Amino acid sequence: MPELPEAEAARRLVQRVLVRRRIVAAAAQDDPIVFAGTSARRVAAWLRGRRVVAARRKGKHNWLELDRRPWLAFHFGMTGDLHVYRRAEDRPAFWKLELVTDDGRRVAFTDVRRFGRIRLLRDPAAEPPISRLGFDALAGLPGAAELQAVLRRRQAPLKAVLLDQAVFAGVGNWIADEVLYQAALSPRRKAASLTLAEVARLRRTLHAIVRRAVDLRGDSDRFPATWLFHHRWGRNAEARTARAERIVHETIGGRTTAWVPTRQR
DNA sequence: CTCAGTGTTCAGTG
DNA sequence: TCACTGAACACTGA
Repeated sequence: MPELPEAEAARRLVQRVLVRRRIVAAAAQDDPIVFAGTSARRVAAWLRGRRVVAARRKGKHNWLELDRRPWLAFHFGMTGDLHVYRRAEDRPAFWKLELVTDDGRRVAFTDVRRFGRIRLLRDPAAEPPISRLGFDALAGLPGAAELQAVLRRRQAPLKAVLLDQAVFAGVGNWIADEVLYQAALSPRRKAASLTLAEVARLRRTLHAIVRRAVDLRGDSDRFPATWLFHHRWGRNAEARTARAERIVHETIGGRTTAWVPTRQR
């Protein structure tokens, strides 16, 4: 479940369970795709004995500061997740990495589809992929004027630019659609065409949606009933918003986009 | 059997 | 070089 709200929920979980703890054991499942640029063996060996100093996040990326470098960085891809438990026999299916703390907790990274990544990096914030990220959608959005200056250079559809992690770090497919719906902007608009007032509306709406979703710990069942989120799934022609507006599904910016042409201009 | 999917990267094109 | 588009990646479930 990985957009910014889930990544932030994971950061808080790690903050609570791992920070200030020592890792007394680590196991990793061999997987050359998920363990990018390293290996399961090397990661497990490195983590054993380390103390966790801090839990950081930017966009959809998380990393752990350790008492020695390199540090541990991870990304959830499409299906990555974290699990916390106490008993070894509760180790979840599709686990890639499991840490055991000095107070007996176990934390596992799982990933069914293997688009997630686990890396060892000397300085995660200063190295790709994290160094390539743009404004964090929760904590780093600039003012409307600066944002407009960035968007002015982009001829792509607004939907595609919202998904560009080098501009809006942490925005994924449903957040992009939700923002465009609530800000009443068409996903097809060229990003460069937005007026300052429209950029201000986009910015304010994005921030409000991300903050609300983070406050709800990414628990989508509790998202406000007025959100497009509850009605956008499945490309069915009958789909309507809570206000009974017709929802259409089209591929824009290379992704399925749910939007309401009668409302979004 | 086919297709879509809460993500990212890379090759090809202009 | 840059911006943009579409395919590819791996796997599950409808």
